[in-house]
Amino acid sequence: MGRVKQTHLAVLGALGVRPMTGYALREAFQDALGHFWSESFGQIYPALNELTDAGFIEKRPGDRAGSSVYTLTDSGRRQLLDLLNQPPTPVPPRNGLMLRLFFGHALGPEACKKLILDARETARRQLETYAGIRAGMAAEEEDTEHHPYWLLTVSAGEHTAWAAVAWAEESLAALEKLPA
Amino acid sequence: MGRVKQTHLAVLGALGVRPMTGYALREAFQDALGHFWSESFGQIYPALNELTDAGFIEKRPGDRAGSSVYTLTDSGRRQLLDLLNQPPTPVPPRNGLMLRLFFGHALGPEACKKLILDARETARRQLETYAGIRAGMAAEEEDTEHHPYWLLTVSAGEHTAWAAVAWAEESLAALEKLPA
DNA sequence: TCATTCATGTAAGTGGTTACATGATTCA
DNA sequence: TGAATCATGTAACCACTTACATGAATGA
Repeated sequence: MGRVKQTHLAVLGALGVRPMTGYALREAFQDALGHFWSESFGQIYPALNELTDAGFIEKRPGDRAGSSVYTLTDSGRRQLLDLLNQPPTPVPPRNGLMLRLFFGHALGPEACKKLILDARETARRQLETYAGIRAGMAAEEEDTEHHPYWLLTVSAGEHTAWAAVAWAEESLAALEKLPA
Repeated sequence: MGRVKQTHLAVLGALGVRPMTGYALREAFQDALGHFWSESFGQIYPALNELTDAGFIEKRPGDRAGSSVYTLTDSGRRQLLDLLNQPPTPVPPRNGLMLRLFFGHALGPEACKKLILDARETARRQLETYAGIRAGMAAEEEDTEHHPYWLLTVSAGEHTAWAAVAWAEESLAALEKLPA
């Protein structure tokens, strides 16, 4: 029912930071938001047309032939604020790792250990990329008003990854003690 | 492309624990797996028919008129093991809270604080339900071979929730210090 | 008897991915 | 000149939710 079009929110928000082409929009999602948000071309381009029709963004010719840069209009800025203020729509959880562990008795302890080791490895690699993002933000980027908010999201990712590592250690130890 | 039908895996796994009706299956998902998995009737009933056609489960009349209890067949047990051993399919992330915080400059610090307070409250309530699940498992339920694996998933939920609370505290403090 | 729970299913719609098609521009 | 990148879009498909329709059994 009157569900918020999350893609519209994401696109308006990104264009609020700076005007962009659809292509650049997707790169921005992957780079800056990649660890907690995703959009594909199949979503972005239709959304850009819908938002243009609605008058929330304006399409202007870009540097290259055929490319278009989109900018927020005043009504778009109002719409963005409106969408931002709506409560986040809860996503039904679908955690394939947990599903497999829940059926761990059928899967067997060794396969479970392997799954957990993989999860720990993934979390560790995430911590590295977060460190990279922090370093990048501290160094090259000039201090913007977005800075403190972006750090909040990076910090959330770090906390989650730390928790995953700690859980993995504990769980491996627990499986080790399991009577065969 | 040859994607694993996650619903099939979930249904086979649950029926491997004990034979059930479609209705009971859904309750089991909500109760035991609710915090990391979800299935709706619109998924479960078609899946049950598909799995029956494939010979992975068997349909037998249940206690009530018109009801059916489904049981794993031998080939179903093999199929379950096969699906369990396939790597979890990564879910594209879609975190509405993080999206809003990323655009926190547009949203404003007060609204951000409220979002974080809500997130902390949610995490705290989750911790309570996990404590309840632990208590329930320790007390009424007899010790099954599934027990240690189920604890793994509860523990994962707890770690994640603790991390969310810690992150929320930090983030609230950070927003407090923000120059207006 | 009447509300609630148990039980099975379908239809419509949504939100999303993937693959495909096309072509300009840049740079080695 | 040719590969990689920039750029826009569509079509097909998929998984999933929600709402709807139906009805038996239970229990207050």
